[in-house]
Amino acid sequence: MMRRMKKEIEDEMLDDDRIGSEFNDEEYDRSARGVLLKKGPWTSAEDDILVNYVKKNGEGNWNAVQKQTGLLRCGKSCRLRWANHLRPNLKKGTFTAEEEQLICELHAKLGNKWARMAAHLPGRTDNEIKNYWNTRIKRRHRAGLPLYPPEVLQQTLHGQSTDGINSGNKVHPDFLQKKNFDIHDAIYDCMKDNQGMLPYVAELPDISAYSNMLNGFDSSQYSSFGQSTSSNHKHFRDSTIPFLDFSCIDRNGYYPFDHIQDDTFYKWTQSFGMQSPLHHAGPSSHSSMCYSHSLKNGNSSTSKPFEELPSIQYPETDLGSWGTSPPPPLLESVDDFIKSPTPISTLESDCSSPQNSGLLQSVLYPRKTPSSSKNQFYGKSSNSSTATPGERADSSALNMYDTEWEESADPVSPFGTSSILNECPAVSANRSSLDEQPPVHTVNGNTVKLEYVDPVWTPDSGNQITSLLNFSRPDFLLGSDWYEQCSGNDQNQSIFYDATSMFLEDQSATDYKHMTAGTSNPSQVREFGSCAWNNMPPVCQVSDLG
DNA sequence: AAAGAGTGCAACCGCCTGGGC
DNA sequence: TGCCCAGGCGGTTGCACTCTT
Repeated sequence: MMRRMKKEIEDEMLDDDRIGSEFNDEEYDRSARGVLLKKGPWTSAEDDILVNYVKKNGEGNWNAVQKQTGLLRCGKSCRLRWANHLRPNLKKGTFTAEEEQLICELHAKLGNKWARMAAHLPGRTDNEIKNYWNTRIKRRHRAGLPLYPPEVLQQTLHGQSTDGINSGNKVHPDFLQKKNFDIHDAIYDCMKDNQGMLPYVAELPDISAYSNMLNGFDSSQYSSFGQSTSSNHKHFRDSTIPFLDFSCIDRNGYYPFDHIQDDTFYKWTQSFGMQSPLHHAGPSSHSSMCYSHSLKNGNSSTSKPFEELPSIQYPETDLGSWGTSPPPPLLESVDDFIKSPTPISTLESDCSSPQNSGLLQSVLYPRKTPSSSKNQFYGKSSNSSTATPGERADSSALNMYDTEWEESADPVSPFGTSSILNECPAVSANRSSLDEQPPVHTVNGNTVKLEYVDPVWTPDSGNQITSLLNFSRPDFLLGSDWYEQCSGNDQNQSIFYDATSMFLEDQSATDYKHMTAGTSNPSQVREFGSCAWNNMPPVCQVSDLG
């Protein structure tokens, strides 16, 4: 390549006068032993030194390279250079169609396990695959295409593979773009951890629900979550995730977002560089959102009480204080999720993918909203629990999002039109998406309530384990008491799946039917839901069922 | 032709793990 | 048991190159 040619020419020029010349501080680092080590691009002379060393001594003991050859490179750098560029049998050039297909499959199964993927691609390095994948993400995103081709989806979800790679019919959450929503990582890790203990976990089928939820929501680099480095990856895991109090949803499925309280959501959004619009509400806009998730029977005893912070605590002037964070598409999408109380029957999805994403899809994918909704928030307030179908009054707080985010749609706003997700076609193909429908309606006279639970979880809280569910899981209901109650008869089961399908798309619900088909014992399913997933900090809780 | 944006890739960085002591 | 070190891995960055306006 031209760049390489140019580089090599420069290398030769540099090599001659490098030794003995002054060390540029920017190009050299002093090692722990006080040795100056070079950084930056490798020269051909350095390559030669390294190749000769490996020929003579074999791979490994990379730190010895510097000692034995005088090569001013750290061991890590040597290993990387060798592995990625110098070792024999390296295949260079663009990936073939077969390789691309294989990478898709591997990624669907393994996630961002580049080294493991590279093991299946002779001559390719993990770095190469990683770069390819990131590039692919960009391209697919730009093109508005789903990250995974349909055939890969099919193959992966059904445990098929063109290369014989079969991960036991399991799909790594990375398949669901885990880095975009790191909780899946924790979920999967949790499940993995429990596979030995819980035989039915080992039989866990495809997490297609997740895939459907997140399909098309790609690139860690192009979402607010995805911006996360490994550090904020952890941060997310450690974060308390506020969820919506669906007990506030009326029987028509409308969410009165006039119940927002405490600063949890604020903090949460802040943790992603977001500005919680909830705290921009003026004094008149009572907010008392419950970050809880429970099946409510009128007794929300398990709900953690919140202290409402004065709205003035987060003045509207903060609206512009997005800092330097990139646009937070999630929140933007949450906006759509939240602000869309329109009855689903009236909505036509503008999503094109056959893989509807359900809850998270709707959360993660924004849907264009008429600007007419602007400023609705300040004109509307609470008491939306009495909202009737067709009303948007129940979206008072939602419209607050609407308003503020639309107001933010200026060049400096993270929610401006430059948001990359604005360009991304939503992928919801059916109407179960939560941006079109509040996620829970009443079931057996109960409504589902998201309930905040203390993120500090200890084994001592075992009594609560069975009620601790991760709402982010599409199948969280399986772990609830409610499932046990619902599973008693076909009608209840149907209701159960109906409710579940509100969080999932149809296929996902079907998957979960299949999953639970072999686990007919409600207590087992319940245990599955409650134990296998609760090694992670609980995010929500399901309270008693009426 | 020039400037800015976009793209792709090599290399670096930080974290984790396992082995040796 | 704890510390140190080497190696491995995944995420991120920097920069040369290409494309677009």
